[in-house]
Amino acid sequence: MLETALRLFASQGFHGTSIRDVAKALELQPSALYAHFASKEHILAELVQLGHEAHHEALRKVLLSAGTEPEAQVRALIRAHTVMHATHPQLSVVVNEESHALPPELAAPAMALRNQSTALLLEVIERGVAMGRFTPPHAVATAAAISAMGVRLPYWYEPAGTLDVDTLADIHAELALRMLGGR
Amino acid sequence: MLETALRLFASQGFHGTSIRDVAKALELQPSALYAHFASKEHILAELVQLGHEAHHEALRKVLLSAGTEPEAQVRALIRAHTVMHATHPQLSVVVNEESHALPPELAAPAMALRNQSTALLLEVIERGVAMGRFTPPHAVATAAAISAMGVRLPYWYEPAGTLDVDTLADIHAELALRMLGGR
DNA sequence: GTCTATACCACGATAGAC
DNA sequence: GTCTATCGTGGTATAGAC
Repeated sequence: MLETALRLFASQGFHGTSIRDVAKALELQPSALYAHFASKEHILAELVQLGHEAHHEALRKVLLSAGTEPEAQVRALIRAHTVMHATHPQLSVVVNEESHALPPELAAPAMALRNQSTALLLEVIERGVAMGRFTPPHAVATAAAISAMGVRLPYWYEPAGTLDVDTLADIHAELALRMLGGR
Repeated sequence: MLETALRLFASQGFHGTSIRDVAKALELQPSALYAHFASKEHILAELVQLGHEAHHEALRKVLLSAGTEPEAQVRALIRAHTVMHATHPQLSVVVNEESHALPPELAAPAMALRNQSTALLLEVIERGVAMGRFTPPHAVATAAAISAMGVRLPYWYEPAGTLDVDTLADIHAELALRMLGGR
């Protein structure tokens, strides 16, 4: 049911999807949904939270086994970031486009996770700069540019095409290191 | 009036903004809007079209005075792309997030322009590759990554902060050339 | 947990006077 | 080109039976 809502929110947007749409896709009556969620906003909040948790967990996990070299850490983070967005494009789209439809109190936990994920990359970059391994023109703008590669994936990348996810992740890691002036 | 609709569409989304919202912001009655536009969708279509035209025109114009060197051409395209997104963040957001709320026939002209703009960058890159000046890991993915830097700007960049638009444009041009392996 | 039925409201859009 | 008034529809959500 979260999956159904996700599919609809991703293709028509949160405000463009009605409770009736979700119910119809599930072959239920609209009222049946309220046994599972307090409101339409709570469905979105759940999706946004799950998306941020999965993303943050993935980044945290790969960083643990990435060793201490800044280059390897960047490569691990960017590979995970890219794989996440390439394999869960609908969740990525909803998280990035519809989060702002939530009232602040429902979005707050997810926003906190987002800030932590952003900080994870920035800290690795700044450590690399301090070690003299990276020479980005601007740490914050470069971190944003690196992150943007993944976030924009759902808008052009076709997993069924000639470029498989693993190769794409390598390409993004390579591009990130080039931006940083690493290696 | 387009400006008012743009402001509301950017902050609440197309489906999240009602005709009544727009009318109230203009201190008009809802019915008064229909003297100017046939429907709510036509307001969005106009904004989407204007946004794509301004973007495409900007790219075309700078390319004319960028000379024949691929590096200079990339620099010119990326600078224009970045300046556009940094100085018109609301238009960029609406164009990129709400275009899909339009029926295909209303969105078609803008989509055609978008494809042309995408092709502009890709052609410069592929020419640079053919000349042996660029060595991107993957031309299409690298073009997408370069474009993504600009598209994501409205979500983090604050023109009022310490980083001015002109410096940012230079940073993005530098990052693009690094990704391409140019110079 | 799902149903039928419905309350109540906001939606986009139109009619017709001025 | 803006107004008042309103039409018809579809929105979120609830009540209460099973």
